[in-house]
Amino acid sequence: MKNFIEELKWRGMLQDVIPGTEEMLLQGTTSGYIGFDPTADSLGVGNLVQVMTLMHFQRCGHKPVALVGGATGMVGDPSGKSQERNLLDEETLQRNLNGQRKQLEKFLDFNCGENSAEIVNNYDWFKDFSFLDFIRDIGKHITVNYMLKKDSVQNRLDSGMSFTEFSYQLVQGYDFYYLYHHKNCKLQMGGSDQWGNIVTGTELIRRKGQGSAFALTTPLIKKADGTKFGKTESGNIWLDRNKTSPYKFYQFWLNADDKDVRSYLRIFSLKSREEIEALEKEQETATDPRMLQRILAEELTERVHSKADLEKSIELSKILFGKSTKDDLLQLEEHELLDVFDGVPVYHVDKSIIEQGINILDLLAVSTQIQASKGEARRNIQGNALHLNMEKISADTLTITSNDLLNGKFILVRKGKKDYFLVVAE
RNA sequence: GGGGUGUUACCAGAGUGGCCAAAUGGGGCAGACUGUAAAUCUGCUGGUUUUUACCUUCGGUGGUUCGAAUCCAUCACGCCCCA
Repeated sequence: MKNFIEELKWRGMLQDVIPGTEEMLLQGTTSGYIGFDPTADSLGVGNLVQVMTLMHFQRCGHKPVALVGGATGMVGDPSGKSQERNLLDEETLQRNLNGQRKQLEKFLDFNCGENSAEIVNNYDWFKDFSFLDFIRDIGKHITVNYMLKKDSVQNRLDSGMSFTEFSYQLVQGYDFYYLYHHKNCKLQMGGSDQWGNIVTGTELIRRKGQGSAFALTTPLIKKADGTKFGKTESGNIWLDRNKTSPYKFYQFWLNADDKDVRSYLRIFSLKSREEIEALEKEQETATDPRMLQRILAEELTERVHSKADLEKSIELSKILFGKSTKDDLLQLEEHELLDVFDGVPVYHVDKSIIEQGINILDLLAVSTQIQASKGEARRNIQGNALHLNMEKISADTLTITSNDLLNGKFILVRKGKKDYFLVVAE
């Protein structure tokens, strides 16, 4: 039995832990769970920390249980929220649950005997639990005084909080109680913001059932520059390929700050301590300044998406950031081109205007909105910022004709170093 | 209710009759450098067939003037002081 707590410690993934947890875990295979809040139809890289916690847990020989919050999602967790939340409608909730469940299934092993993973939905045990029964059987054991002390409640005392959100911790607490008794689940894990909710559960188990349950939390991931982890200027990084393409996902990790990459590697990589420490040492003398980012990006893109997606992302990165030429573009088949530039803004123009020949300024600012005005387009051309099919546009008098079309219908425009636009002539 | 003061471009903030598409700073975009980084340096940052040109823009409306962001009237909004 591998020491799970020890594992979390060296990975920098342990914030709080209830005394005795380590000893309990070392005694044998234990069930532990983490809850996922169905606020979106996909998990983001922020949730990936919890997914990793479950994976490490399973790899230490324990049984991971992922709980999707069909019931808690209907109530709304007030933790970290400064305002009352809007309730999700039934349909959205269902879609979110399904999306998250599908993703969770990718990461855990559901067929490895005793410690096979399991996914549960708390709606299953709440749907037939009447309000009266709940406040009688569960509510009786926890005092309002106790609940009021929680930060998640305190922070909202001035701005207001509905009874619904106030009762959230009790609903989540009951989850733990239920799993403790029905699945022999002795441990709840989660992000440090969940500590309050989690201990309400252990408290309930202690008071109502005289049992002893354990808990631990992982620290919030901090970025060196103080901004929130898991977001870029263009928004959240999702695990769903339709919301964040594998290429963008790969780029997200590749662009991790030097100051952050070591801690990320420890959290998100499944490599052993020895391997990671060796890599960290190697980095100090490596010729590739972003070796660690590359290793991290590769491991995660392959795990979250696939080997093929990873290879495509590397290839695409080379075309977009390497010194590729027009010839490289001409090598690409239509479907490869579309694939490589998947996610790049596309503008459709009528093919006839290209066949007649069109001035570059008109193409950029009139036929498409790649540039806001001809003046801007002209300035950018003078500033060497615009490229057509990987070749610099040197004069604003340039005329575009059918000869400039890739595969007879595409024109690739690049602004600056990394902004691409695809013009499709049909 | 009385008195004062302000409203300028993405934001902050100069400009108080022509030399104003409007100083400066921040932000943004781009170039050089670099590691698809940080820092630094440079250029651009209202529109128009490149322009010592024209058009639109300084809270709204109307006026004075050859000419107004700038002066006058009025309306709207903001801030401050006295009741």
